[in-house]
Amino acid sequence: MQLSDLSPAALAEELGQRLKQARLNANITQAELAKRAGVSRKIVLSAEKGQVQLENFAALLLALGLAEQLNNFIPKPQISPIQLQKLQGKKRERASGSRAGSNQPSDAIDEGEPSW
Amino acid sequence: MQLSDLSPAALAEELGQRLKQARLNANITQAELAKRAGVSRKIVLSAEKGQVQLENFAALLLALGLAEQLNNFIPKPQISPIQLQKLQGKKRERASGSRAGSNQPSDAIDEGEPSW
DNA sequence: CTATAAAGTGCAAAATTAGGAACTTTAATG
DNA sequence: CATTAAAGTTCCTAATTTTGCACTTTATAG
Repeated sequence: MQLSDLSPAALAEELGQRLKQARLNANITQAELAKRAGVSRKIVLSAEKGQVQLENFAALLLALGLAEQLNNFIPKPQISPIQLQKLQGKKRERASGSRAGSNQPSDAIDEGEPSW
Repeated sequence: MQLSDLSPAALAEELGQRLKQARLNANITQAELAKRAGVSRKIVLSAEKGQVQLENFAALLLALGLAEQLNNFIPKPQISPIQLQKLQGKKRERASGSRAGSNQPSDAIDEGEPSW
């Protein structure tokens, strides 16, 4: 399955289902997970449907011992090579563009080689 | 850095920062990302601080072409070996426990080998 | 098959987030 | 160093989420 083909809602839902499976694999109840994560049971319930604040989702991942895996997904942001050449000393804090007229913020996301 | 040492809020914040770095690497503005993701600019702003609904975070990942990476983080939930032996045909939908007294939902998360 | 604990629903109140526009601050191009 | 667009802030309102409790449904151990 291609996660990138899903709608935002469907993607969030998929993440919720994976969280649920992880809980079941650990064989703990929603109530127990809620207690460990320091959130209400309702949060667990709706998180498993993908409807949850990122912070609460994070709390659940931590409680399940899954937090470290996040490094694989959004790896600690290295600075892109293109920028590396540009930046002299300081790191970029804003998106740029040519200055004329107004803007062409890099029209399409650079597919192909990961930008970092 | 150990993600697992962070508080839920700090972890969410870290994810937000990584999202931001990914946007900067793609060199697109918050406004442009918002447009592409179909969300308001405020969502981008607060998402980069880690305060955002999972669904909106998902929308931003999709817009940045990062969705596929999610497979690395919460891998498609395989069924744990322990369960594989138990389940005959159907897959588990609830956490269990011994039946006596009340409950001992697997006291500690099984560290060591990943449960799947 | 039965008993029972886990999971899911409903409701009202409280809290937080999101929308949108206007405005301020600041990075960084030229 | 000046200009200007990106990023961040503020304010008010609308929408959504979160809580907590009670209750219903359902998976599953025995």
